[in-house]
Amino acid sequence: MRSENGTVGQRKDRTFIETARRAQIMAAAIDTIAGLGYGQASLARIAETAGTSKGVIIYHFGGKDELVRELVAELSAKGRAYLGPRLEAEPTGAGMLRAYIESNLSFVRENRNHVLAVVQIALNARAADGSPLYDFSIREAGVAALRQILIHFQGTGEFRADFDPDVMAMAIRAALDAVPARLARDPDLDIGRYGRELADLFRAATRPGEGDPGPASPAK
Amino acid sequence: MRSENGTVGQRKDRTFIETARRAQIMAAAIDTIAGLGYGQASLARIAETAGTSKGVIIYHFGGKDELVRELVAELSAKGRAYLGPRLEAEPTGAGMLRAYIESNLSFVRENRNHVLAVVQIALNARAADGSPLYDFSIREAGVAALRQILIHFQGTGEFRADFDPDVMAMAIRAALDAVPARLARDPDLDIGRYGRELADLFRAATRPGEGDPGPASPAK
Amino acid sequence: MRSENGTVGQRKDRTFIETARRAQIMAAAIDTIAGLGYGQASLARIAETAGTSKGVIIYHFGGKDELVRELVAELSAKGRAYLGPRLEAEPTGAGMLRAYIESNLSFVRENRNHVLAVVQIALNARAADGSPLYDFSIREAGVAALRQILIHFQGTGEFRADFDPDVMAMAIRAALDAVPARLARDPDLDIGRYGRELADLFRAATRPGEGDPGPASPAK
Amino acid sequence: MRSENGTVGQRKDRTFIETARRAQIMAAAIDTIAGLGYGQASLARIAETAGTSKGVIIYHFGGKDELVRELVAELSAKGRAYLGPRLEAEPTGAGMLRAYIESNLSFVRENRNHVLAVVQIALNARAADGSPLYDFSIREAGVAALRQILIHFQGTGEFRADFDPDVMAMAIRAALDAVPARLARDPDLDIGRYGRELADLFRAATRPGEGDPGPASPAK
DNA sequence: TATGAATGAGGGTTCATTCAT
DNA sequence: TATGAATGAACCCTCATTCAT
Repeated sequence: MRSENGTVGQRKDRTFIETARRAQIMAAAIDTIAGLGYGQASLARIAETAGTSKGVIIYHFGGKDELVRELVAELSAKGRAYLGPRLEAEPTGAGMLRAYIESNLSFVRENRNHVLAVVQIALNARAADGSPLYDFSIREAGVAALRQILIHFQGTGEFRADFDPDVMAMAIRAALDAVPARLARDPDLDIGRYGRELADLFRAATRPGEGDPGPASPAK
Repeated sequence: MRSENGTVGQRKDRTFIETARRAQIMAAAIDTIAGLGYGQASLARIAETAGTSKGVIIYHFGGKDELVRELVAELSAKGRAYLGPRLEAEPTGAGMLRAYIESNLSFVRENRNHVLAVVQIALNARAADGSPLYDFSIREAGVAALRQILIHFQGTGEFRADFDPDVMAMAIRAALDAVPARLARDPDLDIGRYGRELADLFRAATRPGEGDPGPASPAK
Repeated sequence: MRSENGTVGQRKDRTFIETARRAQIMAAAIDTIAGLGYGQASLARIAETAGTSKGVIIYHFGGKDELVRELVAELSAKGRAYLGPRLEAEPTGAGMLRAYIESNLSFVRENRNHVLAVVQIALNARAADGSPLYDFSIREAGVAALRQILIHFQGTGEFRADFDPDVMAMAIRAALDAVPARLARDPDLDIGRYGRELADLFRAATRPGEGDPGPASPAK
Repeated sequence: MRSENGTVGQRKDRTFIETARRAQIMAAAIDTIAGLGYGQASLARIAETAGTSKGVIIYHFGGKDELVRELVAELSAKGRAYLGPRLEAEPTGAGMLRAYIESNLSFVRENRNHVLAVVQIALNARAADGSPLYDFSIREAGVAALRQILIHFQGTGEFRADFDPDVMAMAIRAALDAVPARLARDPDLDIGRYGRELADLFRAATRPGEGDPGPASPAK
């Protein structure tokens, strides 16, 4: 009776009780992975956190891989739903950039463990042959959207034209992605302030300036 | 006879053959961890890559933990030896920032797998209770040095005074740390250019500017 | 689902099949330890005796330590249940002493392998640091009870007052504890007769006598 | 170049240095086995205590079994040399019994760790098929001599005739054998006093008495 | 719908011993 | 005479999964 699609919406015919069970297990999985790391998050430990047995998890999800996939898919959907409107509301490039950064961080704040868990998964989950399972798909989506924004407003002249949108997008994403880990070991981090600082930082980095970005690097 | 200190210098009297074996095993471990991820890098697989058996690894290192510790310590030492002189050679803040970024990246290029492996280790190695083993120590050192530089040149006025050196240091580190993973899935990445772009980016972000960093974020 | 208490009573709700499996495994463990000694009694060998696999044992007991603990606890409980009533039924000191000795031995006869196994465990099971695990707890209980009896009837005058109850208790315990090993290599030993002889022996040793217990030992 | 006889005397052509090495290793083995138990006393740990490597031990003794055999043989020889004269000096049965007990215990006091180690060995060392290696040989010798004494003086009438010399010998041996373990966990035990008490005890048990050894045991 | 029971591969580690030097 | 290097079996244990109920 496993789920046969990776989406999150309760497609298919799910009993009320089944939906509840799945949510309970996913919550336990999130907490376990976020707290102990992907490598330590065995089905047994997740089951223990959930107050059930391994069998139940496999019954509901068909296997560990499927459970993990749902965790990722759900967060991804939540993220899109959260970020989309906030971006579309912004008319200017600067506003959009700031919205992107700050919304991402407030999303992290509001979904701390889930984000932590998915980061763990993205970094560690591997196919049998050792190739990463999620690394691409997840992040690439975010980076691509971001790059589009950058390119667009480089075109309008609102951003300086002489930065590589690829590199800039990557730097922004990297700064955002580093936050969950930081948050994990410093739970009192003021994310609001942090986001504002980061937005300022990248605003300064993208604003059309007086030209020379500093000393040229020596030819390598 | 296992090593009893985490340092890298060839303390103790090591046989020629032992030194060779250790190097061979460490190389195999680096390739295995970099290629398959920390979770998949069992002693058996490392031994297979090295063309030996688990027993030999344990004989020379005393255990997996020690092998991993040595991997980390060696890279850390190599990194300090590489970066130190390159930073000290720079008199200006802008030069130092650029040197920091570009040296880091060329170090990554020259030690790709080793860096990848240690990143894997830092992200995944956990104590029995689930707490990270290396996360702090490794990165913190780099971030702290960077922050000192930023603070210093904020004081001299070469950098703008209105950014948080903590956040800036974190953003720079994050951008650098993201490179190994990117390099892993795109081996042809032009790191020289990438470094120059990144240095430009953060030069722009730190240069004293005309003030307003853009639209204020709405009060949250 | 492993047991979480060291007690013997069938706390927790155990399935019928689980109870049976546990009994089967414990029986196999008893025979293996009694036959081969604690050091040779690996999980693999116990499993082989039981006709299962190591995994099953770990599933039911959670680990070797727990299995061993259970073996000890069960025998201890059986022993108390066996000895208690037999002692309380005796009004006189001499009767109690005889009952103690003979009951102990008939208990040994009826639980030969189990006793042998627990003796092996008590002598050999060590914590990681080399300190004994059970030596104290098990034997001390028996010795303490015995000493109380001796002291009591020294008070009533039924036993001679000039022996050290500590030493006497230890000697009696030692004589009893030596029997299982003897029984192991001479299965036809007549334990009934043996017990009667031993009881006579210690009756003679405790009976108020004509005074001088023989030549004094030369001053050391 | 291993030793080819189980005796202790430095038969064969042993270099001075070899003799010294052997003694050093045996001392380390004694301390290790006495301290940690036979099961925990691996060659590695013994070598560590001795300040050498496993290879040296195997070189000098040919293997662990041989080392253990020497430990046993040496103690056995020392014991015979110690006890023999002390027994022969005694003309009376009572004196001999007392000498046997007290000499045994003072021997234990003077060779505490060695005795402890050999007890460990006797209880644990097993052949490949699980059968004990030393249990018989060691103890039997002592018990047999003791039984001879008992029988002899039953004949002369100095001991009561109505005890089973087998059982009595076993009880005495058991009381003596229990001392090392007791000594291990209570190093301040006053062995002199203990021996005198024990000798008194068994003197009382062997002295011709007024007949009835107490209440007869109920027919089983 | 859920659980308890079992499985088998693989994990890291310890061990006594062999071998070349 | 001694050691360092290596080996391979055995150790206890964890894991995701299957199966019968």
